[in-house]
Order: sequence, then structure tokens, then C-alpha cells
Amino acid sequence: MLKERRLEQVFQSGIEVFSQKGFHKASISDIVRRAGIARATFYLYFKNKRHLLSRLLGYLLQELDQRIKSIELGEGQPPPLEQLRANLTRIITFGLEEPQLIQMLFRHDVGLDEDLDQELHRFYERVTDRIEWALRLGIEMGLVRACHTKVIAYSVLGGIKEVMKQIASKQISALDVQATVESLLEFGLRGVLVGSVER
Amino acid sequence: MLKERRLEQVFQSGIEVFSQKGFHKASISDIVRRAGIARATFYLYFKNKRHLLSRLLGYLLQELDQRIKSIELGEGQPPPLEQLRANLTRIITFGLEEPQLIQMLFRHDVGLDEDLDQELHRFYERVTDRIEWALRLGIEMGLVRACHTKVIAYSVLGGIKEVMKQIASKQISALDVQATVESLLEFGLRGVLVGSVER
Amino acid sequence: MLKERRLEQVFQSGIEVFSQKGFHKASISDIVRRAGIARATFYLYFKNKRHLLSRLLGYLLQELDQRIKSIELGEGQPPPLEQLRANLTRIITFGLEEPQLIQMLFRHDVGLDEDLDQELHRFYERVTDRIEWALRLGIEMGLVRACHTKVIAYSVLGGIKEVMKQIASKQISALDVQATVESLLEFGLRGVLVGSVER
Amino acid sequence: MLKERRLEQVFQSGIEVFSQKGFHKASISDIVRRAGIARATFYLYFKNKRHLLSRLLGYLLQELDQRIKSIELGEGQPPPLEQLRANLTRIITFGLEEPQLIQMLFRHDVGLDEDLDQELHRFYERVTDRIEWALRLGIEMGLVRACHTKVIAYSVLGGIKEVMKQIASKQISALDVQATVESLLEFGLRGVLVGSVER
DNA sequence: CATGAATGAGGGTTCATTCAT
DNA sequence: TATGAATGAACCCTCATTCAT
Repeated sequence: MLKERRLEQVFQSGIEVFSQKGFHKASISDIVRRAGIARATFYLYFKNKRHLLSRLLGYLLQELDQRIKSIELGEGQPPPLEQLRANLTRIITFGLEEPQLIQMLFRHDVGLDEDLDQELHRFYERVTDRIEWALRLGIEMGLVRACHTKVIAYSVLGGIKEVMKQIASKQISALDVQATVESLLEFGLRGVLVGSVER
Repeated sequence: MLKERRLEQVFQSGIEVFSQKGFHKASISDIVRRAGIARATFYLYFKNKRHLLSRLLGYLLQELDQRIKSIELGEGQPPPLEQLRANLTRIITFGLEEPQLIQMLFRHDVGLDEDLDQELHRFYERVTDRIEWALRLGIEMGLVRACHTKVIAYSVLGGIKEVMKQIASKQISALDVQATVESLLEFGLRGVLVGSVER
Repeated sequence: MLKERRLEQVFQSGIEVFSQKGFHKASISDIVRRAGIARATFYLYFKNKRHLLSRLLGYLLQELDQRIKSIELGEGQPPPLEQLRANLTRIITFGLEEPQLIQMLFRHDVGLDEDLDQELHRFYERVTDRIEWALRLGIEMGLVRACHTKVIAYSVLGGIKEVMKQIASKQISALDVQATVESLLEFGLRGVLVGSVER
Repeated sequence: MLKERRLEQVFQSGIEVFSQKGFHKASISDIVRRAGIARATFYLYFKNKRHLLSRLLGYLLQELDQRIKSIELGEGQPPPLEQLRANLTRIITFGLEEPQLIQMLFRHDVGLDEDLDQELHRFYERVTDRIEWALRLGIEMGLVRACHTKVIAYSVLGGIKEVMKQIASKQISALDVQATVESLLEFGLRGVLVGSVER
């Protein structure tokens, strides 16, 4: 399975180079040099430079997607709050495990390719939709205060993104995943003010 | 004042092109064509392409900075909450007034230039520092719950950034600035759960 | 008029390189080196390599077209035979004057580009159509023997092309244009056998 | 005879690809894909791409050579005219039977390789030499009018080449070989004018 | 000051050919 | 023998920047 080995090398090199230099400044030379292969070999595995980035981002989004599970209600399910906590924990943990992938993601928010832009856009919309849906559910159940769900959803998304970014760039020493998750949860649920009653 | 007129045109063109295409895909041709000047003329006003972006981002950061005033305590000052609300209102309003500048900002978060990166980084640190400082002050005053101030600060920053991004790209119909501001405030102060006591 | 000078230089270099190496083996480097300009300068004048060849062949076909005048009947016109002779003379003379253009033409008979192929095809069809038309006219007038006009037309065309090719490559020492023209005329009109009666 | 089968397949594929795309645009991939063999296998049979074309053209020239027999005089031989007619018939027939080979030939008149050019050049010279020789013989025998034999020889060659080209590309519906041959013969022998006496 | 013309460095991609199995 | 994988040389083209007027 030499071939798979090669592919893995190119993937890894791509992640490193794209996360450090960004798509435009990353040259095929950079990537193949790091992967230890010849220039033309690259094109055996990928149609072109964009194709590699597309594959990498696709993989990343998939991994993230898998870590975000919809809140399920009903008998035998953990309480919603627990499910929320689990989601956050998985995401933050992933950010710690794969900081380069996360950096790569945040360097290519927009503007590379019609298709890629779309894919990213859809991913983020999927996430905000889930958040909004959860908020609406909470409102119906009387747990969540009536609010402008769209604004709050984007706000939540943005908060998580920024924290992930800082974690990925080691600005937050988030070795203590648990504390970070709890901070985020507390903030999102009760805000910063004191005096919120305990549930 | 012909010269200033020229400069203004180039600035405007730069904003438009950079916000639409991003730095790398934006070509000098694009900019000068839109500004109605000759290629070489561009270099009379700017050392190079990055210089223009640098100037534009510098201007933007300055504008943002001006709109974020430190919370001042003491007699004769409006209550802190009011000052917070005023800050948010100014920022959101600015995002509505200058969506292209905001989009330009978010397309160049990182990776263009050592110096530019630094400048942006410093700006965001200044903002988070202020947020952290305010949080700590609130904690001391017994208004704010003890928390991981760094995580919360980034979370707040991220939330505002994301909302600004959506406003700038018209995803949020934030014609009603006030409602958006209140939503953000409520969320940040009390979170989403019901049952928070009124102060 | 420096610009025109430049253009002329590129044209000339293109003719030389294309006629010697053919389109595919000719590199932009070859052309610009010979023209004494920088690589990028080439692209100020031509969209790409094919564009240059296209322009050159277009020019050539136009020149050839101008030298082939339709046989005009009627009072005050030179006799048809004379017009025929004049056409041939102009073409052969042109081949002597511009051997490289002719060689360039014959190196790119087909297969470069859908559009270019079409253009060449149309040119040759125009020529054969004229020949056929002249033959049919001659038959109607009782001057020309009934024959398979299409086959004869292609045969005539081919004969002239081959002679031009040899002239352009100096295989035929056609310094004596007149003799060559007469030979071709005689051959086409009366064939090789003796005993053809004089008209 | 598996090997011969392989070789035959490659030959056939080469003919098809070279005749359709020409040497430069034909890729080894095209050829091996069509032949149903692996890339490297190609190089077991041929030194390189040019080698294949060389072999194919060599074969073609040989076939053509075989079909052009020198005019033999003397007792027991068919009359010269008959021999001429037979030559033409064989050539034209061959063009109908193997149009792709003919197209391949005409796409590579010149400019591929020093050696190949030479070979083609020698072939055509051999043909024109034969034609010239026949013309001179005819002149000596009083059958052929004195003329510039070289020009006429090229003219004859060119006529036949062009007609072959059109036949190979189906532009002339030469299903009726006999008529085409007679047309060519008549034209070459007596030209287009009426009034040539019968021999 | 303003400009159109000119440039060279550099990038992505292709493809004939060879290697290792 | 047969092959898929690997290679490096070469090429076209773009573009930010400078020159000469």
C-alpha cells in the first residue's frame, strides 16, 4: 500500500503548507518538497492545487459534522444540556488535536472558488440552523428566553469559532478542555451577570 | 485638491476590489481601471499593492477603535451598561454603513504580511484586553460572575465579529440596529436561559 | 511609432520561427529572443502563441487572395488566358518574395486549432471553387473539354501548391518566374503529350 | 503469436491517433489506451513516440513504393500508357482502402525529425525522379512535348497528392476509382483544352 | 504629475520516458 | 514480458512593478 502512504504524505504536507501560508502563497513546490515527492507526482493524486485544498477542507468539515450531533429529546436520551456539553467537548477536543486543520479552515473562509465557498457556506449554515432549531425548541419548552434566534445563533457560532481559532493558535492554553467547555456553556446559558437563579 | 480626489478614488476602488476579490485575486489592473487612472499612477501614491491594503485596514481599525470607548466609572458618567450599549450600537451601525470595509477586513484576517498580521493581531488583542478588563472590573464590583475571562472575551469578540460579518453580507437584515444590539446585549449578559432574575 | 516597430519585429520573428520549427516546436522563448523583447512583452501584442500564428496566416491568406483575381469576361478585358497567366505570375512571384510565409503555411496545413483549420479549409475551398467555376465556364464556351471538374480542380490546386513549396524551399531554381509560369500553363492547358493542335 | 498481436494493436492505434491528432497532440496515453496496453509496455516495442511514427510512415512509404512500378519498355510489356494507368489505379485504390494512413502522411509532411524528414524527402524525390525520367523518355521517343521536366514533375506529384488527400478525407466521392484515374490521366496527358488530337 | 509600454520572476501544469515490482 | 507509479524537464502565461516620455 505504498500508494496510500504517498497520498497520506501529500495530505499531511498540504495541511501544513496551507495552514501556514494559505492557498495562494502555498506553491506546489512547497507541498511536494515537504512530501518528498516529485512535482509531477502530485498530479497523479490531485487534479490541481485547488483539488487538494478541496479534499482537505471536505475531510475537515466531515469530521466536524460528525462531532456535532443533533440534540435528541425523549426517554433514554441524556438531558439536552448534557448533549450540548458533549458536542462542545468533542469540537474543542478536535481543535486541540488538529490545530493545523483548524488554522487551514480559518485561513480560507471565503474567496477561493465558487464551489468551495459554497461548501463552506453550507456548512456554517447547517451549524447555525441547528443552533437556531435548538433555540426555538428551548423556547417552546419554556427553557429558553424569547430572543432573535438568528442573531443569537450567529453569535454562538462566532464565539465558538473564535475560541477554536485561539486554541488552534495556542493563544488559549486550553489543555484543560473541560474548563473551557464549561466556561463557554455557562456564558451561553447564563451570560456574564451574577444573580441568575439556579435552575 | 485634485490630488486628494485621486487618492480618494483609489481608496474607494481598493475597498471595492479587495472586498470582492480579496488581496491575491485583486489585480492592480482591477484597481486602476476602477479608479480611472493609469497603472503607473497608482505607484505614485502607494509603494505597492500591500501598501494600499495596509492603509485601508489601518483606516478601518482606527474607525473601529474610535467607536469602542472604554467603560468609564465615576460620577457624571452614564451607567456601565449604557456605555456598553453605546459601544455596540456604534459598531453595528458602522457595519451597516460600511459593509465593504467590514468584508474587506474579514477576508484578510491573517496571512498577508508579517506587519499587517501584527497590526490586526494587536487590534484584536486590544479589543479582547478591554473586554477582559471590563469583565474583571465587573467581577470586582460583584456584578459579573467569576469566569475564565480570556475564554469569555474571545467568545464575545467572536460573536460580535460573526454578527458583523453577517450584517455586512446582508445575511442579517439588521436594519433594526436597536433590536440587534439588544439581542447581543441580552445574550451576553444573561445568556439564553429563562429565569435569570432581573437586576 | 515605436509600438508598430515592436509589432513588426514580433511578426517577423514569428514567421521565421514558425516556418523553421513549426507551431508546436516553436517556443515563446524562441520568438521573443529573436525579436529582442522580453517574454511578457509578447503578451502585450498577442493573446497567446496561437494568436500570433493566426494573425500571420490570416495575413498570408489575404495576400494570396488579393493575388488571385477572378477571370472576367467581356469587352475591354484581357483574354482569359492572359488573366490566368497573370494570376499564376503573381502567386509564383509572391512565393519567391516571401518563401518563409509559404513554408509556414505548408507546415500548418491542418490540426492546430478548430478555427484555424476552418479558415485554411475555407481558403482552399474558395480557390478550388474558383478553378471549378472557370472550368465550367470554359466547358460552356466550348474551350474546355468535358471533365470531372472537381478532380481536375484539386489536381490543379495540388500542382500549384507543390510547385510553390519547392520554390519556397529553393528546390526549384525559379529565378525565371516566366518560364515556370509558362510550364505550368502549358501543362494545365495541353498536358504533356505532343500533337495537341494549336487553338 | 501474442506479441505480434500486441504489436499489431499498437500499430493500429498509432495510425488512428496520429491521423486524427497529429504527432504533437497525440499523447502516449491516447495510443496505449486505445491499444489496451500499459504505458510502459509501449516502450518494450518502440524506443519512443517518434519511433512508432517512423515505423508507420516507413511501412506506408513501402506500400506506396510497391504500387508505383517503373515504366518498362520492350516486347511483351503493356503499352506505357497502360502501365501509367495501372500505377495510378493502384495508388488511388490504396488511398481508398487506407485513408487513415494517407491522412497520417499528409499531417506530417515535414518538421518532425531530421531523419524522418529525410526519409519523406527521399521518397518524394524518388517519385519525382521517376516522373521526370518518364517525361524525358517520352520526349526522346517523340511522344512528350519538350518542357521544364522538374516543374511538371512537381506539378504532377502535387496534383496526385492533393487528390489523394481529398479522397482520404472523403471530400471526393471517389468510389468510382476508374473515373478518377481517367480524369487525372486525361488532364495530365492532354490538359483541359479541347482540340487536342487523338494520338 | 501622469502615463503607456516594458519587464522578469515565478507559478501551475503537461507529458514523454524510466523504475521497481 | 508486463505494468502502474514516479519523474524532471520544459512550457505557457500572469502580474506586480519600473522605465521613458
